Amino acid sequence: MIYSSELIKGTLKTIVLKQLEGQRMYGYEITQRVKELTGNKIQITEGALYPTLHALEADGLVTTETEFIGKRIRKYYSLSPKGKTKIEEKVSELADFIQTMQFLLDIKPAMGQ
Amino acid sequence: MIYSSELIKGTLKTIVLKQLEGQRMYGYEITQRVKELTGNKIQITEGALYPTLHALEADGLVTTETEFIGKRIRKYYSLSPKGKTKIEEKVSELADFIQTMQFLLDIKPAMGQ
DNA sequence: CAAATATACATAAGAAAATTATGTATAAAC
DNA sequence: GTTTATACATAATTTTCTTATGTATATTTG
Repeated sequence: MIYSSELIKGTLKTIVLKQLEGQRMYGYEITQRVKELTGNKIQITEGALYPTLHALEADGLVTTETEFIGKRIRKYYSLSPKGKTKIEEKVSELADFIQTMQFLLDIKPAMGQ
Repeated sequence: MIYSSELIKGTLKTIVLKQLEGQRMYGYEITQRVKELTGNKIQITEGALYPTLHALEADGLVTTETEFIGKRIRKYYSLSPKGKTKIEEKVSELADFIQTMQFLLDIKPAMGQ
């Protein structure tokens, strides 16, 4: 099962930023990692990913370093200090939103993992 | 605090359908109810609401009855059988998505309410 | 070793879904 | 009588994603 695309809308930036927490990553790596972590339920397409990364960079939330692996280019993204602050905001807003939705839709939160 | 609009995208139809579970409601009533239930955190604008309701009707998920209260029109929306099935799908997909996001973003689910 | 698949970036056209603005009109409150 | 609330609706614009396309290297597989 893959989530309907409309569900993922609005959370993509948060997902991407969160992946960069702790270590730099390159675009393709992010898509693979998210796919793996979610058991294929979230598959970020390139058409969605790259514009998002570019927007994050334009907003000063991430910085980039380009490297060559053999002849192939690889662009690493790292969180900026501004980006670190932004993650916290985004994640806590989403956590709040999730609680609201669970209440509104009568969803019982899964008990302790 | 009001949630950033991008967060609500993708959940609006589900929210609206869920409100209709149990009783018919009219558009304005839905916005007020959701606002009240969420402590003003979710404010559905008319520009978002009416196109959504019309789309739900076009998809056969809701049926309508128009009534006059004095001279003022009021359009009640009710769930169709197809709509009832759709809610279950939508809500369970969202419940699943929430769990995935909690894991991906390292959000601790709130323990029993 | 040729073909298919995976890796890795990017952009452009189009679609979907909301925001913002605008319009109409009645009812209630101040 | 003016403002606010109720109640519908649509159009222009913006945002954001999908789908399609493009380029290129590296690896796997038959």
